Amino acid sequence: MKTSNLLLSTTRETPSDAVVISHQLMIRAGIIRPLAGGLYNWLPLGVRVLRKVEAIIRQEMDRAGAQEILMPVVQPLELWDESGRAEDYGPELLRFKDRHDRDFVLGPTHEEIITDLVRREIRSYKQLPANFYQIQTKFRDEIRPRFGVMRSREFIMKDAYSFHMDHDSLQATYDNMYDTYNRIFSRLGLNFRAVQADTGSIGGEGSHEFHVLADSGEDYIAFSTESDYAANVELAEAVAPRGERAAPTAELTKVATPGKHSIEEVCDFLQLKKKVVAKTLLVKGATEAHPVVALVVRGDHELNEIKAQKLELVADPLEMASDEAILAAAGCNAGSIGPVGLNIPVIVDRTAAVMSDFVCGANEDGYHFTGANWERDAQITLVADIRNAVKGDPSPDGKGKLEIRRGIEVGHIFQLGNKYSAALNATVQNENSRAQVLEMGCYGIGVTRVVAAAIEQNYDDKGIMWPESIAPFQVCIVPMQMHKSPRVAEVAEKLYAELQAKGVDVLFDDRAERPGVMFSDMDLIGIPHRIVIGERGLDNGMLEYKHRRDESSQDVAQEGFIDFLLGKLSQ
RNA sequence: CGGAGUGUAGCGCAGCUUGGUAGCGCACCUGUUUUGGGUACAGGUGGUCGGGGGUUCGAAUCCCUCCACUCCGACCA
Repeated sequence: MKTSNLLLSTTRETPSDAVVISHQLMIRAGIIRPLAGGLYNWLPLGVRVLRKVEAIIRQEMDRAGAQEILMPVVQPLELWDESGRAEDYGPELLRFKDRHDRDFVLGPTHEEIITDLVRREIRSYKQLPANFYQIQTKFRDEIRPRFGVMRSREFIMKDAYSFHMDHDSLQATYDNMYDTYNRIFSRLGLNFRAVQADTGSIGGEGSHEFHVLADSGEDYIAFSTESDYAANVELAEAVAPRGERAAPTAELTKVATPGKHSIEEVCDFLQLKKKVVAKTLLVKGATEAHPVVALVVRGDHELNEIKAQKLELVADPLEMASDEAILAAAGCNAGSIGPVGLNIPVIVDRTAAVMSDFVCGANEDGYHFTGANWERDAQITLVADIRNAVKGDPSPDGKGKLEIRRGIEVGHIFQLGNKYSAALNATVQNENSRAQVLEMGCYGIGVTRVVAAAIEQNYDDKGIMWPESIAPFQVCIVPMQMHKSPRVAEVAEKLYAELQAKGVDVLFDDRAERPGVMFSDMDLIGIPHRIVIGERGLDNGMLEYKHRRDESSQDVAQEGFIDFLLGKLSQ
């Protein structure tokens, strides 16, 4: 490709509304252009990257024995009614009617469609197991699209669905996909981790997320410093502290804390550390008998909503109690609540349960207690793991401590079980000629998100530094003053033709631009290997080579240059 | 959905307080210049000032209303 034939729409200025680096660089490098909220045009350079990502995914999925199919973006609402998800999915599911007034949706995912297809096509257990995948556009009407293509409304996803007669077969395919995903993300050149994940509303037994590690990630991941343990913080167990609770040494004392509500304010006011305070939150209960439930965590910890809403007494989804309900249950406003004398169930985090002589709200506006102690002053209904794991917690597998880092979720594999197959009655005949509901797994990769994630991990102040495997071009040729030097032009054209003949993906910058403009553009769009051709070098029979990540360039003899470059490419 | 903010040339912005012929930088076009890291000079193209309504002799500017977008939060996979 020659730049004269490429829509190379680079800009010097950063768009003001792009807050993450990948979004900024994708706009500046001419990879994407915004169309409307959460919708983007992909320019030629961007499509080249997308196609490379897709090619790697296809190769590995095919190698793993999956079969590629293609399902429609537009789906009949009927199937979503049948699975029950039309209601569950809510406004994120974009609905519309066709000219015959029939209801349709834009597919945010394809479980219903594939299950419908399989129930029609697959009759016998002999046809199983089977794993079908597609690389396709999805639409989710996100409340708040942001970060460019990292959280857009329309995006490209590789989604795969497997079907099985029993759980062992599902487990085998799941394990196969786990390995396949590791291969895919390794080949994409990403620094990633597979982590145990919550199965969310889809349910099912096993689930792993694949996260690209980046500070701009929206998820928090807990790792063991000494083992392979890794889990989404949503899921990571905060293990019970060792040792018994210390015996009380202080008297329960009421102190005035006028106008101090947050843990921070109270601690500043009383000159305390947050870890000696018990934080009490009132949430809606799951039962009529207990419409409000108290949750207690240590002052320096955060409530984990996912863990809390799994408890029997707690409403799912978790919802904070209203101001009126708080006043009725505790006799004060939020900010002065504490477990002492509370007449509702009190669920205490494992760590908070071993506190002694702690500080808490006095259930009276403007007052707190010091020297509070469990059992003596406040009763515990249940001790449970209801907080987020934090840095330094012991790893749940008993090896090492937890480290917390941020990640971008680029892949997710699930064991779905029979949730969809049962709802849609997807059955086949088993060996006993009986209809049997299928076991399912599903496996997703956010293709467009991978592109953004790759940039989040690979950039410098000049622009993108693509991993070799997904760069829009492997090599760029930058001739100096080609339009005035027939010699430079001739060498450049010849090299271009030779590299193309060797199957190298090469971009030839044949614009009549100043060298500085060319260098800046090539750095910005992140081509890994750069060849500069100029009179100066040719006088000595030299070409100039530089890798995007190299500090400086090196002169390489024209003689044998192609072999030198091919050697670099195969590294 | 709650809070905040912004809509003026393709992009980034000024002008609005105090109403009086639409501006700057980048980009783009022409010419000259320069030629190994976004060169310089000169000239030029391009705008329903988000839409509608109102006040006024006169509205980008003041008022009303609608729309769109962005940021923070909540919500949600």
